[in-house]
Amino acid sequence: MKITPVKPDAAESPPQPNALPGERAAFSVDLVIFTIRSQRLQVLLVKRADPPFVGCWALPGGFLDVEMDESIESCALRRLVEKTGVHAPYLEQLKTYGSRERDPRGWTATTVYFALMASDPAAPGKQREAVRWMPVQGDGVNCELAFDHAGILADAVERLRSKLEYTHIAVHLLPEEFTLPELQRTYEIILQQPLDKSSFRRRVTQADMLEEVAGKLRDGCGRPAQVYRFRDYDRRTFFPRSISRYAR
Amino acid sequence: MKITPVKPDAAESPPQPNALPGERAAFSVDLVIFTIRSQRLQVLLVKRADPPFVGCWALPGGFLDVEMDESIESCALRRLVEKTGVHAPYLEQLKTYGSRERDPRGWTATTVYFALMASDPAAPGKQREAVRWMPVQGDGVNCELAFDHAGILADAVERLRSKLEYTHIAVHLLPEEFTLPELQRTYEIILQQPLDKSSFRRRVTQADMLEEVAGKLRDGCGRPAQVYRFRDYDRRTFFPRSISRYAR
DNA sequence: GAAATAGTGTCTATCAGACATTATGGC
DNA sequence: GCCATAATGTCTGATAGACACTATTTC
Repeated sequence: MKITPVKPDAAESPPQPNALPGERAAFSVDLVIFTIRSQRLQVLLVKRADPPFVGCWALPGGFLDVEMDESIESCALRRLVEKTGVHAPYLEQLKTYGSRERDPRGWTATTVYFALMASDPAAPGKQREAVRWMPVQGDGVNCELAFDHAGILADAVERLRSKLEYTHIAVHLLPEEFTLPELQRTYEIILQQPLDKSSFRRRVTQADMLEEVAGKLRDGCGRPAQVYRFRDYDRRTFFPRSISRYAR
Repeated sequence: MKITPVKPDAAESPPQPNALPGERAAFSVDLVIFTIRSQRLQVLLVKRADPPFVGCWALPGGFLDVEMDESIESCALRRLVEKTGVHAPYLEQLKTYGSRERDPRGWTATTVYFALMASDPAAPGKQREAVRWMPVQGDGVNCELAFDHAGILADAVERLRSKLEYTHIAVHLLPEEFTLPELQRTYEIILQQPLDKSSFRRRVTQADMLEEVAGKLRDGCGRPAQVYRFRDYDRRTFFPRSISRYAR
């Protein structure tokens, strides 16, 4: 590890009020990638191969490449594909964390995105890096995380839970086709709480975001369930009447 | 304006996978500061004195100073005090915008915070800079803004409106003591929609976040209104039952 | 038919919106 | 008394939660 303080040529840049600043923080993008595997909410982690925090698990991510990356979001997308090989159906900016202390090498800032994807049996990456899915317990994982990643993960879990209550994002944790009981189980796993079947179905169908698929899917036993597909995979939709302005 | 590409000593830093990156984006913090003035939602803008966008109005902010600023948030607080002289009661990170195109000088990223404050009759700043409150119309202002600030402002207005529906943040737009009709008018101004008095009061009082102040405040005419104070100015509180998990 | 799961019907307490009514000040 | 505004009371339609019931499959 080497600290490379980056300074402009001091002689050529006297304090100009609106010039780009000389000494700059290092800027990275990290990802919190969620999926449902084995009836658990899991998050993708990478084992660090270099200092600092060698051998420690961390959120996948990396420094912005000003040559390659057009924008923060495209950097996040690039990293996502690098790690998972998947264009995850849902990617949302979570928050930016930056301070002098969070990385021993110096001032860094990281913009964190969180992504949702269906569990891919093809496991994460065939890469040189050690990558694994780690089950989420409470609001974190059962191992030490590098940097401030434990806090970041906790924020992401909280955001995921709270967004479940007023959006449809959970569908992005399932394959394109799924049944209502599967969707309900997804909610229950994340919220860690059983839900009433009738209320859940009413809520989902009233939102009018799913469309039936002709075929049926059979589970282990019992009556087969209707298969659904998310109507508009891109549109950001909200449950009705979760908040209603009380108009006059 | 001068472009100062910042590169590490190429001879000394061969591609190290986890070293801090050489060429870095410039990183800044911008603020969307809201208040209510003259029965309007207004936002604080600064007239740019230097290129790019000389003479154009822009959101206040500036580059991170890695010497001075401990963290992004402390940088935001510093800038806020610089511009307003006020420790605004509410400061929240909005989003981070970064791309190669948003600033003609090169790759920049900016983390934007939005702040709420009571209208201060002492006007904004006695500074050399031209600073003014600009009324918000729809989701923007009636003038050109520098960089991508118009889009940022629109995002901030949207966030403010949507947060009104399930939090109490509007109280931070009023002085410490206020009446319920004043609070309701604040909501109506921001949501651009009349609200029912009875429903509004029920909502506010049920949330149990206000406490009465002994005295009364008289308005222009009519019956004087009870004065209230926000119970816990720091606690982040939510309206009850705006979303209820349907527990079993 | 029994077991298991999917899916529907119905009842009820609660609540948001609507609106009427009362209260309290200035003039 | 009249006006203006604050504050409260009441009614009603809608709905979330609860739970009973029906439907459809495997064994």
